[in-house]
Amino acid sequence: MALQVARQLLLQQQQQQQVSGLKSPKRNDKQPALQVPVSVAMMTPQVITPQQMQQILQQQVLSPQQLQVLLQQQQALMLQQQQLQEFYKKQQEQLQLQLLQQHAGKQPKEQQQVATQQLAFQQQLLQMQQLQQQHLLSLQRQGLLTIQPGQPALPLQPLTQGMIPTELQQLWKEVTSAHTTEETTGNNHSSLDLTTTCVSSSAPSKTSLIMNPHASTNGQLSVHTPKRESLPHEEHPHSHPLYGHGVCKWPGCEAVCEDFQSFLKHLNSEHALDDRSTAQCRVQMQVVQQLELQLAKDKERLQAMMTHLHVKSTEPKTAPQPLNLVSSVTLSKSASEASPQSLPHTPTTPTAPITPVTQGPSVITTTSMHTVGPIRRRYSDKYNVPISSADIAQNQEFYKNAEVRPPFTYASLIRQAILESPEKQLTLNEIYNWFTRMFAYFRRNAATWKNAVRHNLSLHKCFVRVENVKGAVWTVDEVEFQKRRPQKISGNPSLIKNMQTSHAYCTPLNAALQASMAENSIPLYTTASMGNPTLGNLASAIREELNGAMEHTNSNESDSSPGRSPLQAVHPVHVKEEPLDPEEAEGPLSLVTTANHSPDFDHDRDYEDEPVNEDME
DNA sequence: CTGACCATAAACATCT
DNA sequence: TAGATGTTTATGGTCA
Repeated sequence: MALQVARQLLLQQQQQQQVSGLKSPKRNDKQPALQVPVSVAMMTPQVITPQQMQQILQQQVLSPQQLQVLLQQQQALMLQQQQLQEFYKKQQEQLQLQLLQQHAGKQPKEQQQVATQQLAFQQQLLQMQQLQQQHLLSLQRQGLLTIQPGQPALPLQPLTQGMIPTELQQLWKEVTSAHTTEETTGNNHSSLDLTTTCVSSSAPSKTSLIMNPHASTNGQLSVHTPKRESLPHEEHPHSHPLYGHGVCKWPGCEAVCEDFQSFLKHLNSEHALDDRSTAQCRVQMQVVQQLELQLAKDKERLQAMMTHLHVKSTEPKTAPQPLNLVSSVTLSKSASEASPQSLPHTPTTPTAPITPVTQGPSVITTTSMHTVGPIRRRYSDKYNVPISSADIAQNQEFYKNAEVRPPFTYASLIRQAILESPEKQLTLNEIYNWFTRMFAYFRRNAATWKNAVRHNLSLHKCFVRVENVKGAVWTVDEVEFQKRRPQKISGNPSLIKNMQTSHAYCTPLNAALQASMAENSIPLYTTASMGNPTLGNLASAIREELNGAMEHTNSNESDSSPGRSPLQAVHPVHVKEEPLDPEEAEGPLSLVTTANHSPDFDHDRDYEDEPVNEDME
C-alpha cells in the first residue's frame, strides 16, 4: 500500500517535472508558456510530498522496535485520554445525579456535600490533567512533541499530527505483523525493552523514546542516504552513515556486522524497502517534523535573545550563534542601532548613499528568509566580524530599515524574491519591488541596481524568462542555481567549520551538507515564525538545497543520485543557450524544481498590494 | 597567475 | 517618443 502511494506521488512529481520543463525558450517563442500547475503544492500540508516520500523511501530511520514503541506510546496516550474522558463522564453523571437529588431534597447540607464533591472532582480532574501534562512534557523533552504556546495542553495532541490514531494503530498492526512481534501486550503501556535505554519518564506510561536527537537527525534531513537495495558502497566502504564500529547504526538495531559486506547484507535483508519500512518512515517523518518545529521555536527564542542583547549593547560581538551562515559579510556587527555611517559600506558602490537610519530592528518578524544563496564577499569583508545566520534572519528587519548592503549576490536575492512569491515567478517590476521592500539599501540608486538585476536575470541561466499572458515573468531554474554553488562552498571553510561545531541538531551531517545549508540559510533554521503546515515544504526545500549541493560537492555518484532514478531523465529545457553540462542529465533535477508552496503560505502576496514607492534617486 | 564569480556600467534592441 | 524590459559586452575586484 505504502509503496503504491509512493509511486503515485512520484508519478505526480514526474508529471509536474515534465510540465515545468516546458518553460518557453528564451526568445522568438512567443507562445504563452504553460504555467506550472501547482498540483503538488496543492496538497495539504500534512500529506507527504513526493520529495518527502522519496526521501523517506531512501531513509530507513526508524527501527521496528522504535516504531512499536512509538505506536504503543500513542496508544497509551489515547488510552489515557479515554480514561480521562470516561472518568470525567462518570463524574458528571454522578454530579447530575446528586444535583437531582439535591433538587429533590433542597437541603443545604447536601448542597455543601455536593460542593465538596465537586471540589474533589475538580481536583481529581486537575490531577489527571497534570499527569497528562507531565507526560506531554516528557515527550516534549525528548523532542517528540511540541506544544504550541497557545495550545492547551490537555486535549492530547496526537503525537504525530498528520496521523490519526486509528491510522497509527493500523500502522502498528502492519508493522507488528510484518516484523517479529516483540510481545506487544496490546494496549498495555508496559515499556518495551528498548524504552529502557532512554530517560525514563515519570509519567506512568511509555514516552521514553529511543530517539535521541542524534538518532533522529542522523544524516536524515539530507539526501545523502544510501539507496536501499543493492547500492554498492564499495567506493566508501566505511562512510556509510548506518554503519559504524562494526554495528548497524540503524536506530534501534545495533546488529553486529563483522564487516561492511555483512552489514550491507544485513541492511538489505533487515531494512529493506517494504511496507514496514515505509510505515516506519512515515512515523519518523512526523517525529522529525516535530523536532523541526521544536528547532524553529528554539531558533525563535534565540533570535529574541539576540535581539535583546543587540539592543542592550553595541558590542561588536557576534554572539553565540548556532549557525554561522555568513562568515564574511559587510555588515556591521551591532547592526541594530549603529548608524549607517559606522557601517562599512562596500567600496564597490561609491555612490552608495549614507543616510542615518534611526530605526533599529524593532521586532523580529523573520519572514521566511528562504534560501539565500551565495553570500557576497567583497573587498573589506574579510575585515569584518562574521555574522551569524541568526543575524541574517534577525537582520531581515534590519535590512528593511537600514541602508546596509545585504551580503548576498544579486542572483541570490533575485532567486529569493522569486521563490518567496506564491507562484514562484515574478515580473521584473515585482522583483524590483521586492528589493526595495526588503532592503532599504535598494531604495536608492535604482538605476544602478536595477540594471544589475536585469543584468543578472539575463546573464544567469538559472533565471528563466517565461512568457505570460500578461507579459513575462521570471522563474528560477533550481538546477542551474545549484550548479553555481559548489565554488562558494569550497570558498568558505570557516563556514563549514562553524556549522559543524555549532549545529547541535545536525551534527551528523557531513561538512558539505552543512556548508550548503549554511550557504543557503536554510529556511528551517531562519524561519522562526513558520507554522507546522509549512514544515514539510520547507523540509523538502532543504532537501532540494542539499540535493544540489551534494550532487556537486560529491562528484562521485555514490549515494545520493540513484535514489531518484525514476526521474533522472527529466530536466527542464534550457532557454539560455549554453552547452548542457553532462552532469545535468543525471543531476538532482528530479527533486529540485518541484519545490512546492503550501497554499496557505501566501504571505508574500502582499508584495503586489504594497506599492513600493520605487523611488528616490 | 589564472579562472571563476561577481558588481557595475553601458550600449543596444525590443516592446509598450 | 519615452520609458520599461532584455541582452550583451567590457572592466575591474576578490578569491581559491
